[in-house]
Amino acid sequence: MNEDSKTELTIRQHRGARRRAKTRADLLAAARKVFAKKGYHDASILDITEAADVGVGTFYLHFADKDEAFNTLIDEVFHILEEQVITEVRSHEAITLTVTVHSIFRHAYAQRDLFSIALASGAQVSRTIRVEDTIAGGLIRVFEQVPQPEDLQGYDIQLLARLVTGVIAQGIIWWFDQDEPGPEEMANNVLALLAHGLPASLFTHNN
Amino acid sequence: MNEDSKTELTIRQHRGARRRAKTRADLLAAARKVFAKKGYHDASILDITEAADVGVGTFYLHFADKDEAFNTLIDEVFHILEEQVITEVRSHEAITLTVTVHSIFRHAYAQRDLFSIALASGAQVSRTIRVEDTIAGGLIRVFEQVPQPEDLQGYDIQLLARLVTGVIAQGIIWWFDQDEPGPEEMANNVLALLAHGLPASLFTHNN
Amino acid sequence: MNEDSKTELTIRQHRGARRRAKTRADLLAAARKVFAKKGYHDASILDITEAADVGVGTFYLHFADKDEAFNTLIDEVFHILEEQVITEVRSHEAITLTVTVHSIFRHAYAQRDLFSIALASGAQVSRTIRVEDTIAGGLIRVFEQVPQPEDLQGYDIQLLARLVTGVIAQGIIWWFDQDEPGPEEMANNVLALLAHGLPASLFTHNN
Amino acid sequence: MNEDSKTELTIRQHRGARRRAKTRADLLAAARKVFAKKGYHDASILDITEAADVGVGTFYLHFADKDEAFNTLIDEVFHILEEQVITEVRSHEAITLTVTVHSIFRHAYAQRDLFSIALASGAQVSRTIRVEDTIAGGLIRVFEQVPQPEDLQGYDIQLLARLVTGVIAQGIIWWFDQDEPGPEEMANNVLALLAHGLPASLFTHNN
DNA sequence: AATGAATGAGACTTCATTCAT
DNA sequence: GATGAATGAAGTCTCATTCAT
Repeated sequence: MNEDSKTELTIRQHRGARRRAKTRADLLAAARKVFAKKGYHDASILDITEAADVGVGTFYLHFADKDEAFNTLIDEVFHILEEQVITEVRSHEAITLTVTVHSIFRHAYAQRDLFSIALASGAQVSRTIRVEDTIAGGLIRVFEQVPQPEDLQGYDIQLLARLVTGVIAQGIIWWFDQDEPGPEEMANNVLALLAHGLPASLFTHNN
Repeated sequence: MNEDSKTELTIRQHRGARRRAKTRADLLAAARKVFAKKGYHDASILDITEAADVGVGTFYLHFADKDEAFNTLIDEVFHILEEQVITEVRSHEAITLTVTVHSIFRHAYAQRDLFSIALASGAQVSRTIRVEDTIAGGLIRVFEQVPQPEDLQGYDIQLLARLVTGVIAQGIIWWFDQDEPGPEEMANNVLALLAHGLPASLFTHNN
Repeated sequence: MNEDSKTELTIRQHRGARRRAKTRADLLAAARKVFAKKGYHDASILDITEAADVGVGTFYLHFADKDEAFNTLIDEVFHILEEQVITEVRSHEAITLTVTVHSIFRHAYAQRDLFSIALASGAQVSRTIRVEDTIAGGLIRVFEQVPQPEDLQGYDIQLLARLVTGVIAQGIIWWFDQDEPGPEEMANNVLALLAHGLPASLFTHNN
Repeated sequence: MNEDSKTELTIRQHRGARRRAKTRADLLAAARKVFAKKGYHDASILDITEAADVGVGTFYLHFADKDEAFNTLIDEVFHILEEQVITEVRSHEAITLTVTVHSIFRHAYAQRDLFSIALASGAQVSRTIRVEDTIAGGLIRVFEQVPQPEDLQGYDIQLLARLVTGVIAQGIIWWFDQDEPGPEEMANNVLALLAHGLPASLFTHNN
């Protein structure tokens, strides 16, 4: 084998790899569209491959099954969320809930098609790392860096993180049906609730 | 037809009706077990009828399809929840969140198999009144009876109810995997969060 | 057993027998209505028993299965047809096709709901004596009584009877969709065709 | 993509298409056999796919349901019949019933398995263009070209065509059970009846 | 690597028939 | 004799997955 053919081989492999990557990206984009439109269960492989304009068989060259495609999609979006939130939070002097929550909603809003489907279908998909776990995990990290740890004494951190996750998730699910309010206002609503709680009069007698 | 045969007929009908009611109850109990174990989508009619120890066809004598059985189940539990919560809340001098939340968790804990499945599968079932809607609706009623309405000025009541629902739902979903803490402690955790919010230090700089 | 109870028994049996006969008649009337409306295959036992306002099980006290009910219905109508045609034909001086065909159409028109369904579904029902057989049989009897048997020499009587049956059957099927023309005119049309055939010019060149 | 791979692609497509076409043809042949043997209603999809030696699902790759397969079959045969009869009739100097009837029987005999089933099951299949309609339509066209239209005055052409169709159909149904007589003799029998009618003595008194 | 025809397990649903009351 | 709840065989149809090309 001479230099030339080696080079050619490399190029050919590159071409193949590029093409492969392109097909995979097409499939993921199509999957996202289809999942968002039909929900996890009603989306068929055929729906996805048709949307991606590839043959049915091609799907299986890239994903083992529907679960894997879905999880890949979710993971991808989540890694981006994590990275972005981490970057954004680091650019501030301190990791605060305020910054974190704003960052989460900003990102989630941009990707609300996938997020709402992930939150709605999560429990249906066997192997999925539940979306809530990721959010809860991020919150726990914030909680652990609280300047006065004694403030959280008496709280079950795990449970607390979950409950807060519930508020955030519900905010995202809200966008399932409507686009208003936008991410900043949504974050403000959530933060107001989380910071001060509800009016005391809701908890006590009224006479 | 004489009196005797009339009586006999009545008894006969009663017997038939009783048998029918029993079968229906068996089916609902089986459906509940199966849905809780497999989730809505992976539960098949055959799973349910086998668990109920009746023939496949019998299912269709009582329900039009899987959806109807699921909805019946959910509706049933929800009507009981609503009634119970309303009764319990009324027995107190005032409708407060404290009482409401305790009542919800107490009931939901007792029925946690169904509740977690309802919260997890809700979006999958076409006609279902989403569980969250019911909870949010109840909360709105509480909000509207707040003694000082000015306390809630500036809040979007609908959204607020949803966010609070998120906390409560997440508390119930927590029981999907574990039984601890029990309903009273769970309610206390949730109420603490809702009453005072999180420590201020989580929202501010730490220098 | 004394005379009285014997008498009572007889009466009771009579009552039972009468009731039984009534139920059976109800079922047959219902079956006729349902078959006419839905056709043989789409008619279900439940359809019939509901129309007859009896329990499903009752059907099986009177008929072995759907086939038997259908055949009974057909047979009944046919025996009446046969009897009526025979009586009517006998009242004339000679058995002629003219009289026979008129008689058939008159009777078939009165029962056209059943006849059309019998002619349309006949082949679907396994054991059915095909309606056409009955008609053809009647025709053969007429043919055999022809005053100058030599007139029919060279004909395959069986086949001929069948072909003529085809014309008659088609006349009855015509009433499947419409009620016009009535039986007498229909008979005249058929007889015209059978008596003289079609215009010769249809069979020959036209130059 | 270079010339070579284009060619290859073409071949590949051709291969796939050829396989597909073969499977479809197998299915139609099997359907024909099964329908002829069991009748429309008693033929199941499984019967057909087993006869065609393909998987159940394959059936649905080619036909939406049983109806569509049946109609396809009927349509196919009918188009061939129509074309063939038209061609054959045109090759003669004039369109006469003689030629038409011979042509119909010749073709119907060759396809008698399908024809008898089509004539027997026609009314059972929802969307089917009833076979009789096609025959009657053809006859009407012949009638309309009769050289002396006054010959048909006083006839209801529609009804007449139907009645004649009845004769022809009955001739074809005759072959349901037996193969004799062949098409030419059958046509002669039918034409004899249609040309001259039955002996006058059948219609009149015998003294 | 891509294709798409074929596969068949499995889910749903209907309905003739039985049988305890 | 009448009833109707229950049965389950049998049929329809879908769709994830395979594999020859």
